[in-house]
Amino acid sequence: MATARTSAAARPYHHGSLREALVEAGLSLARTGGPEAVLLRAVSREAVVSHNAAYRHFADHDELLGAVGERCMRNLALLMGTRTDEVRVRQPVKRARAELDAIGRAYIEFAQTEPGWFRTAFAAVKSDQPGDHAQLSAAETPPSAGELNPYQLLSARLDRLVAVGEVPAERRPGAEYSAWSVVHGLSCLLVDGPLRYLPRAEIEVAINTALALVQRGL
Amino acid sequence: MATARTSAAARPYHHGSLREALVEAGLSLARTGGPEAVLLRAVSREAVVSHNAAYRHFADHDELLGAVGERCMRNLALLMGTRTDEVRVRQPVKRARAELDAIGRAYIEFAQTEPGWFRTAFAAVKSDQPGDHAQLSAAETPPSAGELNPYQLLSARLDRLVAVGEVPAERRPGAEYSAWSVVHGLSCLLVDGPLRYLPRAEIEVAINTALALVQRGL
DNA sequence: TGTACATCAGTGAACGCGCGTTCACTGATGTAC
DNA sequence: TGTACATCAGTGAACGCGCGTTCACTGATGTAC
Repeated sequence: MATARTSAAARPYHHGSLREALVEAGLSLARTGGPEAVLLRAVSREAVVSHNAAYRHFADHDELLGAVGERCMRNLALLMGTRTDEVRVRQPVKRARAELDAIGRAYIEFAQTEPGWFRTAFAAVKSDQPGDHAQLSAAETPPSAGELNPYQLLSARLDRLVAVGEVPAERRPGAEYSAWSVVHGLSCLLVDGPLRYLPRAEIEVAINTALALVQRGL
Repeated sequence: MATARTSAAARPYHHGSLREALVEAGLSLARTGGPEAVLLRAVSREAVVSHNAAYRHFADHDELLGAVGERCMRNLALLMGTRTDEVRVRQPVKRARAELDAIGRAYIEFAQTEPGWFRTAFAAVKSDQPGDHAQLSAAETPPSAGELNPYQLLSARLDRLVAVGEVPAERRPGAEYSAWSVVHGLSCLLVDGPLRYLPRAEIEVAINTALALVQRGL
C-alpha cells in the first residue's frame, strides 16, 4: 500500500541515473537562465529529487556547474561539426576556406541562438585549475574517441588551410588565437555586450565583415 | 560634548559628496572583485556610511552598478587615449596604423591589468535599456565635451585610416565591429576564458598575431 | 536457496549567511517672513 | 537679525529570501556464507 503521494507511477527510490538526470536538468536551466540559473537546489528541484541527493554525485556546486558547462561546450562543438559537414564545396582550396567560414558562423550562431548555453560553457571554465597549456587541446572534453572540442576543430581547419597552400606556413603559429578572438569577441558583444540591441540587418553586416577579416587576414 | 564614537575627527552628519564617494568605493571594490563585488551594502560599508544612505543617490542596486560601470568604461577609454598620445611616429600613414595598433593594445592591456574593471565595464551594460543604435556613440559617457568612449575612439582611428588612404573606403562600413571583436574577444579569452593560464610568452604571440590580423585584414 | 549485514542512494530538517529593500526615525540645512 | 518650518541626507532595526552545506536518518541493493 502506501505512496499516495503523487499520481506519478511509483518512481523507484533509486533513480538509476541521477547524475545524468541532474546534468540534463542543469542544461535545461542554463538554456534559459545561463550559469546563474544552475543552482544546486534549482537543479535538484528540476530533477524532482531532494536537494542533497546531488551530493552523492557531485562534491559541490562548482563540480555540478562544471559538468553542465562541459556539456554546453560540447553542444557548441557539435553545432560547429554539423555546419562543417554541410559545406558542399568540392574544390579543395575553396572548401578549406568555406569550412573555416562555416565553423566561425556556427560559433556565432550558437552564441545567438543559445546564449544561455554559450555563457555557461565559458562561465564554468572559470573554476578549473591553472593546469598547463595542453589543457586546451586535451581536457574539457571526455576522452571518448572522435570527439573534438571547439579549439581542436578550429586548429584542424587552420592546418587544412596550410596543407592546401592557402595560408603560408609561417603564419600558422598563433593563428587560432586570432581567429578565435574574432568570433568569440563578436559573440560576446552581440550576446551580452554593447552590441546587444543592434538591428538585425546590422548584425549581419557585423558577422560578414568579421569573418571576411579573418579570411583576408590569415 | 558628544560623539566619543571613533577617533576620527567629527565627521559631519552630511557627507557633502556621498554619491561620488559611493561610486569611488564601488570602483575600489570592482577593481579586485569585479561586478559581483559591487554590492549595495559592501559599497556603503566601504564608504563608511549606513547602507541605506545609498538610496538617497541611487534608485536601486542596478543604478549604482551602472554608475560604477560607466566609470570603468571611462577608465578604459582614458588608457586608450593615453596610449594613442604616446605614439611617436611622424609619417601620417604609418602613424594612422600605429595609432590603431595602440588603441588595440591598450584595450587588451586594460583587460589584463584591470580585469575587475574590465568585467564591470561590460557587466553593467547588461542592465541598460534596449534603446536605439545611436546609444553606442552617444550614451555610456557623460556629455562632458571632449570625452570619447572606446567605440568612438576606434571609429576615429578607422576614419583616419581611410582619410590617409590606407583602407579603401568601401571597407570602412562595419570595420569597427571586426576590429572591436578581435581585441574584445582576445581580452575575454585571456581574462576570463580558456586562455586564462596561457604562459606569458604565448600571450605575447596571441596579442601580436591578433593585432596583425586586424592590420592585414582591413 | 535463504538469510545477515555492509554499502549505497536517497530524504527531511536545520543552520548560517549576506543580500536588497522598506520603515519609521533623527539630525542638519536653508528659506520665508 | 531672529525664528518657524519645510526639506533634505543620513541612521538603525527589521523583513523576507534563497542559497550552499551539514546532520542524522531511512529505504533499497547486493554480496558472503
